[in-house]
Amino acid sequence: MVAAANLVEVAALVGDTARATILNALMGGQSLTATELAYCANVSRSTASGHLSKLVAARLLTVTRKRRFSYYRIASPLVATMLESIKVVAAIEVPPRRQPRSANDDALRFARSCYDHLAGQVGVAVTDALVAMGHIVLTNEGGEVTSSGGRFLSAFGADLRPRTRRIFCQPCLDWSERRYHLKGLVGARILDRLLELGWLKCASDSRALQLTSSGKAGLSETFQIEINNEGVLTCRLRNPRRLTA
Amino acid sequence: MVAAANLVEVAALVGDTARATILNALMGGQSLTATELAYCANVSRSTASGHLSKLVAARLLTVTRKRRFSYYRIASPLVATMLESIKVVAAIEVPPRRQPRSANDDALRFARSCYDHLAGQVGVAVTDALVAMGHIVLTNEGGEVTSSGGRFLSAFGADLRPRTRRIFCQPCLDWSERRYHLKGLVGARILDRLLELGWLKCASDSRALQLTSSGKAGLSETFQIEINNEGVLTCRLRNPRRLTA
DNA sequence: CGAACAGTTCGGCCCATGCCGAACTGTTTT
DNA sequence: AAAACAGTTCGGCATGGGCCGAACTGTTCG
Repeated sequence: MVAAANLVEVAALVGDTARATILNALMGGQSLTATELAYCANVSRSTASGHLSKLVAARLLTVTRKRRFSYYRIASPLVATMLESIKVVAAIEVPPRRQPRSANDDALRFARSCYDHLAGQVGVAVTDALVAMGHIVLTNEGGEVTSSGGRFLSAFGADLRPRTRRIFCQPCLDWSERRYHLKGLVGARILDRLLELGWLKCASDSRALQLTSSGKAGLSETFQIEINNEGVLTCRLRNPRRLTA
Repeated sequence: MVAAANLVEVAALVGDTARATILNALMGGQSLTATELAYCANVSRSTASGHLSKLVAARLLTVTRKRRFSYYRIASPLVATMLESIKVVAAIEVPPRRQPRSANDDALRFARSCYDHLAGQVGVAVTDALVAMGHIVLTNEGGEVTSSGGRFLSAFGADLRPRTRRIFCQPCLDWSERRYHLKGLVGARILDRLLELGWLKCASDSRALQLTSSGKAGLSETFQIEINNEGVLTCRLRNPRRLTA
């Protein structure tokens, strides 16, 4: 069966530590060079080069050559969606066994980029806030920006004019929180704006995002989200609808 | 990183021919015994047993023992969703290269069960028809049954009363058609009813579904879908909204 | 009770594939 | 021109893991 064969091929590509680390590193949406990815995956450049050519051949990644560098990136949002859906299953897979946590893990759980939108506790909190304020209607089935939401997000500075025919507003199951955050154009533009405002900053070598002090103030003022000393997020709004899977 | 480790583990489980064949065989939603699955995957019972215990340990499958049989099934709709999302990527992965097609392949492309709902040409056609009749509103973001749709589907015999808190109505990207069909409770109940009416019949050892002669008549009468001699589906309704990814 | 059968565990074989270093091309810098 | 660097290809090594058959437990049936 042709479909099964390709299913195996794609899954096997992801099912290798070095390649998965490479894909994970690119889940931020940026382009990285072969040497950077070799360093991420902790393998030699020759090994990384082999992995990368396989991933490109299978169209999970694309490569663009500029000067003497090869820049690799995720080939399509469908690939990112696939990786996230595997993570969702991977996250339920180990429930009672204690999960060893590292500092980077905690940082990722707090806030991270998920391909091109915001995930983690902050991502879920912002989504909750938008829902609680009536700016977004989110169900298991889909998402919609209300007219007040359109005005609110414009005032916030998120440009929601579609450039490509991409999905506009959709819930995305957050593997660490097991609740929904926003993806699609809306999710991407919100993250763009949060970075533009300097409320969040990219970490150097991780998909984790750091909340700046202006970000703390901004989240509080704009989204009614408070962060206490222990780094726990609370929303001042009543009835933040808690949508879980 | 804990997440990456599990990502690799899950993907590696799927990335083996025998295990993927087993998972694929169970995508129909039924339970199958170890020996049946060994036969499907074309491996010895001992090999299959090993694979099955790994899949159960990783919570991709569950097993229930009855009498002297072990019945295996997909552990969660999340697992089915994951497999479908990998297939979506696998289907784009080999675009221009000619895809060798078998008779079973063609049957799968025509109509098949996708975990618990209807997929393939017939699945997309039924979805198109419901959209064209104004019974369902479907966007990239999500799906909704209109009030006329609720009456129509009740009259059709699909029981839409929720039993569990599962997703109600959602678009699902069809890997063979690269367009949307319906999943969620609505998709599952429509398939249930089509089988109950005898319009579709399960094939013996495949996820393919066979359209019966009463099914042809029924699809024509109820959904305005015609099947010509070459097995091509056409809808008599104008403006069947063609929603593609 | 013994035969047949579902399922599992164990031991051993073997191959696919991930890994590296060396050698190479091509680009940039000094 | 030489050195440094990004990237790739190749050859060879090592090992993880898939495979089977044999032997075992437990269930069903004659």
